[in-house]
Amino acid sequence: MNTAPAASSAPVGGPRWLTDEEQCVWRSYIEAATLLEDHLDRQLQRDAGMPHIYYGLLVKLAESPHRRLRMTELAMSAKITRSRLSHAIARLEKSGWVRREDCPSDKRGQFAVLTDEGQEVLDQHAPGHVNAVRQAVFDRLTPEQQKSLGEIMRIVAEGLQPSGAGADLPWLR
Amino acid sequence: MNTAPAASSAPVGGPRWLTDEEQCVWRSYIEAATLLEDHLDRQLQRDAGMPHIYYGLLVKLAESPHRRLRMTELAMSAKITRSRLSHAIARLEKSGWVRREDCPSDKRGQFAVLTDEGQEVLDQHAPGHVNAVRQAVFDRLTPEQQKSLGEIMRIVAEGLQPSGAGADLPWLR
DNA sequence: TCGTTTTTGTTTAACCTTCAAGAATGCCAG
DNA sequence: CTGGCATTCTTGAAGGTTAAACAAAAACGA
Repeated sequence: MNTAPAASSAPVGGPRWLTDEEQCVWRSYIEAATLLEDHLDRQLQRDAGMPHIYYGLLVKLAESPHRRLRMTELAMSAKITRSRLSHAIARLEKSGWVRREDCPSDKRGQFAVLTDEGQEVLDQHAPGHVNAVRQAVFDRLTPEQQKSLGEIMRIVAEGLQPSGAGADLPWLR
Repeated sequence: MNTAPAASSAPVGGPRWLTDEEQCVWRSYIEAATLLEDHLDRQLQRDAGMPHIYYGLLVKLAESPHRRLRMTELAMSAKITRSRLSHAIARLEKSGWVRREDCPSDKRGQFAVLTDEGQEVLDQHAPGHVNAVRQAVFDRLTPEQQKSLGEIMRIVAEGLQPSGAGADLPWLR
C-alpha cells in the first residue's frame, strides 16, 4: 500500500521545519483557500449549475478569438490536465454550452467552442459571480493588500509552472 | 451585513465589474491556488499515498490532546463538511491510520483517533511535505511578503467563516 | 413528561478528478 | 519513404466530493 520509495526526502542535514510564524501563515492560507474554493463552487453550482472551474473554462473561451481554443491551449491556460479538461468539456457539451470542432490543420486536434447558450449562461451569471468574488475578497482588502496579493500569487504561480524553475512536476499531461 | 438570500443577484444599479488590476490579481490567485493544490496533492499522493487534505486531517489529530478529536470539531477545524469528513475518515480507517471510538458522554458522538501507524506515516512524510511547501511558497517570498500573505488570507478566511459576517452560506453541514 | 426541534454522524447516488493506458496523427532522422 | 518517437486527445476504472435524506440521541419547551 503504500509506497514511498523514499521519494522526496528532505535535503540531508535535517528538514527545515516551518517557524511558528510560517506555520501560522500557512494555516491561514490553507483555510482561506479551502473556504474560498468551497464558497465559489457552491455559489456557482447553485446559481449556474456548474463548478467554479467549469465556469472559468467558459470565461476563457469567451475571451478567445472566435470563442474557441484548442484543447491543449485551454488546458494550459486553465492550469489543468488534458484528461480533466476532456471530461469537463464532455460535460459542458452535454449541457449545450460548448461544442467540439475538428481542427482542419491537425487531424488530432480539437477546438472547444463556446455556444450561444454558453455565452448566455455566462452573461446571466457573471454579475452574481463577480459579486461573490468582491464580497469574499476585494471588498475586504486595502488597495495595497490587493496589489501585494497579486504579486505574491504571481510569484508562486511562476514557480510552479511546468516551464518554471527546474521544475519537473506538473507536466500537466 | 449582507446577506442576500436573493441568491447572488448584483445589487441593483449594475454589477461592479472588476477593474483590470483586480482581474489581474484574481487570475493570479486562481492560477497559483490551482497549481499549488495540484502540486501538493501530487507530492503527497505519490509519497504518502493520500491527498493533501487527508494529510491535514492526520496533522490535526496529531496535534490534539489524546490524538483524538470529535468528528464535528475536526470538520470545523479543517473547514470541510461533516459528510466529506465521514468519507475521509472511513478511508483513513481502512488504511489503518485512524480509528473511530465512541464518545462516552454523547452516544451520537464519535472520536477520530490517530493510530500509531498514522503517527508513523506522519513522521515519515512530514519532512518531504514541509520541503515541498517551502520550495513552492516560503523560499520564494520575502519576510514582508510572507507576513502580508498571512494577514490577507486571515482576513479572507474570517469573512467566510460560518460565524463570520452575516454569512448564511457555509453552514458546512 | 411528552412532543418537537437540534445536533451528530452516516449513507446513497450523482458527479468530478486522477491515473494509466491507448488510438490516431504528426514529425523527423536516416 | 519508413520506422520510431512525440504530440494530441480520449477512455475506463478507481477514488474523492457533493447534496440530500436519514437515523439516533440530545436538548428544549410547554
